[in-house]
Amino acid sequence: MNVNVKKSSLKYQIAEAVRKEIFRGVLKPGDKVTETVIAQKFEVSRGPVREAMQILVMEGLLVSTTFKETRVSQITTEEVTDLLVPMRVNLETFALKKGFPSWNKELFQQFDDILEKMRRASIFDDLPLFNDVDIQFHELIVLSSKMNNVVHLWESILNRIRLHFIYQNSLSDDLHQYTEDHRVLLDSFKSGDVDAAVKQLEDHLIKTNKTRAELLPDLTNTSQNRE
Amino acid sequence: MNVNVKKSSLKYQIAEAVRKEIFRGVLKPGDKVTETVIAQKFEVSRGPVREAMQILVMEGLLVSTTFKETRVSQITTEEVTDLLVPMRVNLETFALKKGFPSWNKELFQQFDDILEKMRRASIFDDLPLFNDVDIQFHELIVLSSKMNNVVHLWESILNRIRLHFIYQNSLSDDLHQYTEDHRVLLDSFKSGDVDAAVKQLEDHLIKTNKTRAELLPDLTNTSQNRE
DNA sequence: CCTGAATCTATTGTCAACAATCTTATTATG
DNA sequence: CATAATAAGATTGTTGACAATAGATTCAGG
Repeated sequence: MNVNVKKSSLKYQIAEAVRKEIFRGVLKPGDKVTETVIAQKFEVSRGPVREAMQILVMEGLLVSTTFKETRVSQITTEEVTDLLVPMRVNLETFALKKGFPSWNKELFQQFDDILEKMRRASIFDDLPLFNDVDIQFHELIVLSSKMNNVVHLWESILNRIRLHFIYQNSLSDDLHQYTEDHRVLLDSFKSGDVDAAVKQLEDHLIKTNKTRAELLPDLTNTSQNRE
Repeated sequence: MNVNVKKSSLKYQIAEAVRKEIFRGVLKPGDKVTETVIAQKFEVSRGPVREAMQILVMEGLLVSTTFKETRVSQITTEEVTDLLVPMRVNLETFALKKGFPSWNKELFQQFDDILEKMRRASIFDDLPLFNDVDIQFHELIVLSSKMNNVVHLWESILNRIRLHFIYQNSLSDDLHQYTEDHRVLLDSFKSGDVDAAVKQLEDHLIKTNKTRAELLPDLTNTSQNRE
């Protein structure tokens, strides 16, 4: 997932590990995250842990209070549907436009592979896997732009969206339809018409956003603070 | 400017100080930024400096290479006009919609004050000051949303836009016109019609973006690396 | 029993020393 | 002279100890 897992450099490894714990639900919104605890868990000093947590704060996954504590963020439905998703649309369509000219056989093969994984996940009704693959599909678009800033911004935005939707498996109903959507999308990519592809991607993202928004009334407080 | 300048906590103070050096042009795109140097300059240890620099990396102002160096970012014109500005539009219109209902006499007074400062800056043809005031105007919109995440995202996006435009005083030509644009914008705010206000803000931002884009052909390498 | 001051505890903030890594300069070798 | 091994220098990465702060607890005085 993350571009930043360079060799060595504990901060990136730790950031990634904590991210995973958040997305696996080990750490829930509102939960306290303590430097010392993380440091002991990974058997490192607090230095790299602090830097990792700073990264996650900037990504919007953690909220920290000076001299007090830091907790996993609570993202509101409103923020996701009204702000984060529109920004995501901007980012992905921009990346698509930039990357499209350089797309080749290999890349389309990767798309095909992802789609196949998605199909399988939908058959087995494996929601966590399906979500992962879904993200891989869109990540591939973003990566193809080869613009680091775009990738970073996208990750930051998507992390928040993801954190929010983990606690509402809103598209579990119709994984098949959702897979089909991606197949149509991929077909339009293969057509070679950039504008059509961009339009299709935009529609796809907006449609998903709408579907989800309709499904959830307003579940703000997803979890309680546990100590 | 920054919301995070809480009492104490060196990392925020240092981040802000370095930010200022970047925006004042003391540190130019491509310039090397060394932990030890910053630490000595502010007479602190490297710990807080590292964390401050991590913040700036996440904000897109610095780029760091593991075990090697970190430098001030080079932002491309394309990135600004095609990506960052559209994202800015999203953020500000969203903030406007959220904040608008709570706008009161005091807030409008603040807008008036800012506009007056802007008018004066335009008369004295003080471009740095004008830019500052311009930012204050838009920041006020964003702050009025009272949503921290929105504020943070906006700052991060705007910092990059700002870094790019520092080295091309593209709107120096017509500060008066630009001031007038803001007056019109403020008037539409005062009308009380949210949708009209949003539309006006959108047009304003897009217009500025277009004007600027036309003025600059493609000046990518703004400065050289100095050691 | 209440209230506020003093104390204790958990946690984050800061520091200075040491380790690891990359780059560049130097030297040995054919 | 070219080139590969090696050493030196600059810079970032990591660590453990100590300081500062906020919140909870205890306890004295009314």
